[in-house]
Amino acid sequence: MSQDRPLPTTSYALLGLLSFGRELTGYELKQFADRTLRFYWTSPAMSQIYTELARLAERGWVDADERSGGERTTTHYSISDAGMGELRRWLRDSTPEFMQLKHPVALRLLLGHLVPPDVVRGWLETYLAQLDGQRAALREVLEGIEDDDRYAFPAHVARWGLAIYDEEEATTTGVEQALDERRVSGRGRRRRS
Amino acid sequence: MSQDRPLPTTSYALLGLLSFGRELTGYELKQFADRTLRFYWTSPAMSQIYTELARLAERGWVDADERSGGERTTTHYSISDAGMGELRRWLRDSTPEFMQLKHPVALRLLLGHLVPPDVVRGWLETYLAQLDGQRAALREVLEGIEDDDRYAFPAHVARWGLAIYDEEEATTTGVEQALDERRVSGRGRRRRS
DNA sequence: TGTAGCATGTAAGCCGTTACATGATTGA
DNA sequence: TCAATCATGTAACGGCTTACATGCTACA
Repeated sequence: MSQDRPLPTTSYALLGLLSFGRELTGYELKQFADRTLRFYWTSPAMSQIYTELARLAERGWVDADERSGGERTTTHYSISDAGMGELRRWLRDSTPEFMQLKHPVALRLLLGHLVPPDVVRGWLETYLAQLDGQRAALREVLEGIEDDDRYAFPAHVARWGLAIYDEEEATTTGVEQALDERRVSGRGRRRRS
Repeated sequence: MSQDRPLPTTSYALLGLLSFGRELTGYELKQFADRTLRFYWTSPAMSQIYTELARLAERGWVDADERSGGERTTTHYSISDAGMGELRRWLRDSTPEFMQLKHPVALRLLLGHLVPPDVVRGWLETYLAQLDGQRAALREVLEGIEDDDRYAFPAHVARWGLAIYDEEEATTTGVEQALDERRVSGRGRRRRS
């Protein structure tokens, strides 16, 4: 049954969300992912969620409970015992790759010399604002779970995310300051010290 | 000419590397990306590099210089004036998205309660080791450029990366310690304080 | 009454990877 | 002479997104 090509990490991420025990619709799972996964992985598109759930169901790792509540049919998914086993197996056996960062601002900063300083400053300012928004969202998540020992691990992860945001803010403002100083001091130099 | 579907960020990243002025083969560009892009974006696969270069050449943003050095033909690519213009335009006009993190260790940590503590500790230890390796590589890059004012922006980016690695190390060891303390103190609690 | 949110999917297609294929050059 | 590195590509295909399509429910 079912070819044993290993599933991508995203499948396990979703299975992991279901492992917290609630029965969820695809729609609810997406919301869950938006509040959690998106900070350190990705929150897959809706269409991807449904595809993933179908695949997990096919392997027997989630149970699909179709409910015809009146006219409409909604499907609630819950992790199965086999799914819990598979998740545990994956956690033990797979070796986590190194963190992978896609940092559009850092990428552009690399080429900062090609644009006027104000453009660079604009990137950094926008980034700081985004950072505030993301941090607020993540802090809210943390506040919802940090007193509950059942969510001790998720709380660690949330704090981890906040630490990254703090560092990002510090670094960004640091770069801004360096840029300001550079403007004041001489320009034409080729090598310093 | 050429449909104006905007190119993906990766194309501009490669164009950006070429903007530093050297004439590069696809092979050399890959090495360059491995030393730079990989820390805050991605270093595309070789095949992707060649595909990208072909596409950039098609649009006239890079010039391809085919050299038949004896038997073999190697192609050296350099950014064109049009390419420089397009790169500047992109830097000004595109709005950078928010940083995107794929953090396999954080993802697994979320599910730490499903595996024995030693497995979690293993993830963290391995991560710390990887971190050391990455940091050493990045520091080497920084040391190669930090005295040269032409690379002031790249140096900022490298320092940014190092700041992230420092934060990651601190956070990781912090989680390790929290895990140790948790082991000593009581387990069965549901809510604390 | 109409709009926002709930809920589910299919289709097309891009991005990027791995696998495969080929061959020259250089140094041990 | 053999292996590693230089160098260039093609093919297949997986992952994931956007666009499209559909319809219910609750609320203002």
